[in-house]
Amino acid sequence: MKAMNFADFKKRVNLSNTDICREIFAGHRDAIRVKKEKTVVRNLERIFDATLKISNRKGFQAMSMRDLSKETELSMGALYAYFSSKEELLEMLQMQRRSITWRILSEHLEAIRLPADRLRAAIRIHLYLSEAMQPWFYFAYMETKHLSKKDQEDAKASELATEKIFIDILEDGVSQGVFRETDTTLVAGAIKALLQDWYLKRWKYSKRKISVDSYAAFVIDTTETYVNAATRPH
Amino acid sequence: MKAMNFADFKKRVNLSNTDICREIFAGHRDAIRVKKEKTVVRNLERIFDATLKISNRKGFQAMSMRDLSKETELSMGALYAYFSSKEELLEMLQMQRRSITWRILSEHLEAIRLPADRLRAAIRIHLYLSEAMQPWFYFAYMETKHLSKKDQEDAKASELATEKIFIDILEDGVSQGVFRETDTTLVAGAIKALLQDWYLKRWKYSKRKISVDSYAAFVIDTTETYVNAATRPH
DNA sequence: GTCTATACACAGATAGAC
DNA sequence: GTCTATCTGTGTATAGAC
Repeated sequence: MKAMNFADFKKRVNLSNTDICREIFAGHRDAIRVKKEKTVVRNLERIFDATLKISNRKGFQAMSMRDLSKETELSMGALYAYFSSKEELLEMLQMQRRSITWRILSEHLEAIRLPADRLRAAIRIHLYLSEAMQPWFYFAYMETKHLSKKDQEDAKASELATEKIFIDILEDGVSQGVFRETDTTLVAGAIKALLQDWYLKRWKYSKRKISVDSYAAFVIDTTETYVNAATRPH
Repeated sequence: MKAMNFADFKKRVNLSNTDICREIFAGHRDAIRVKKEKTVVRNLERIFDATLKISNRKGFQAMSMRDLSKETELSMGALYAYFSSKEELLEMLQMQRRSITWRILSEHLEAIRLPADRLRAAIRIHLYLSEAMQPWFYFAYMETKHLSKKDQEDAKASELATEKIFIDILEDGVSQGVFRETDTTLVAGAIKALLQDWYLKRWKYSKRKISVDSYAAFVIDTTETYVNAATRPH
């Protein structure tokens, strides 16, 4: 089976901002004062684009509602028809990113059985998704501390849940004898760290002209080298 | 040679907050209005401790000068005797962390010649330093975007400079034939990502009761496994 | 050196016209 | 649905007493 690349991924997955906003509208129908879907989707798209753009430059806390109003070309009054407070806007963005991530990962991994295949697929999908939604992932990572205490706990739980996917794959592989015995928790954490580096240090990787496909190949290569290595004698 | 552990590192390096503050005083004698060293050092210590504590919980931008005044038990007026603006306080913290990092890394690597030894030492020192100054490292990472544009460039340059240390070690190793040929830039980036994960996700590693020494061993192990692996046939 | 009191800009949020 | 105008709290920073 030829490995999926980023172009394939984008074709397979619907991740236009319009689709995302339609999904958010469905989930927040009662919280949003405006009722006409077409209007809501158009404006939510502006609002999220602008929020991500401004926040990823100078921070969500430092972005004022007046900044957001100017960038979206909507008045302050209009903005508050879509969320009841700045904090709620933050939660909408965080929540949406989390639920999309979970859905896409589950969908794509469901059909894959062999641990070696699952490991490669999980790395690729996570990486490609974070590439397709880079501003969302960067934002979610950097703005966790501005969430309420409860939502911070949710964010950590979600982080551990995606890490658990990798742990489970690794453990399956070990128990089936296709991977050698390693500290699967540490290995899973290391994979996550490498995946996160891609969207946190985008500036570095673009400057070096490293494509997401070649980075995927690198992460897979390092991981496989480690879990397949012959145990060395002391 | 027995490998240095974290306890050894702490013994070898003077990194009490008092020492750090004395160093800052030396570098900012003219910017600080108060002149008695003992007073300055005592208060700077409070100020930095409090800033790191509050900012690492809710963000530097979200920390008000009134918060800082309460936590340090210094009045607003007194605080402004030590820096001329909130932004300057941020720069002092960033700058200090950078210069300490650079100094410690250089000092400790100077005497080590063999690439394999240098690689292990660079990983250990970086990791141990970030452990000894965890709040500083976390702060520096998370608050880069609140710096002025120029200082943001400096921060990126410094990030690339420490990465260059690893690149150079790896290249030396390759040209001396002790490491196999790899993409040294990617490998160096991966090492950095793993090192950063340690201070960015401290909550995770403490929950799992992973010590800094065992994490050091893990990072060294994965790296060496990769750079020593026999090239696989296609 | 440190304090209290205060200046004044700007934040988030809403009321009510259209 | 969207706007303008405005309320009220809080932000950074400083002046001047002690």
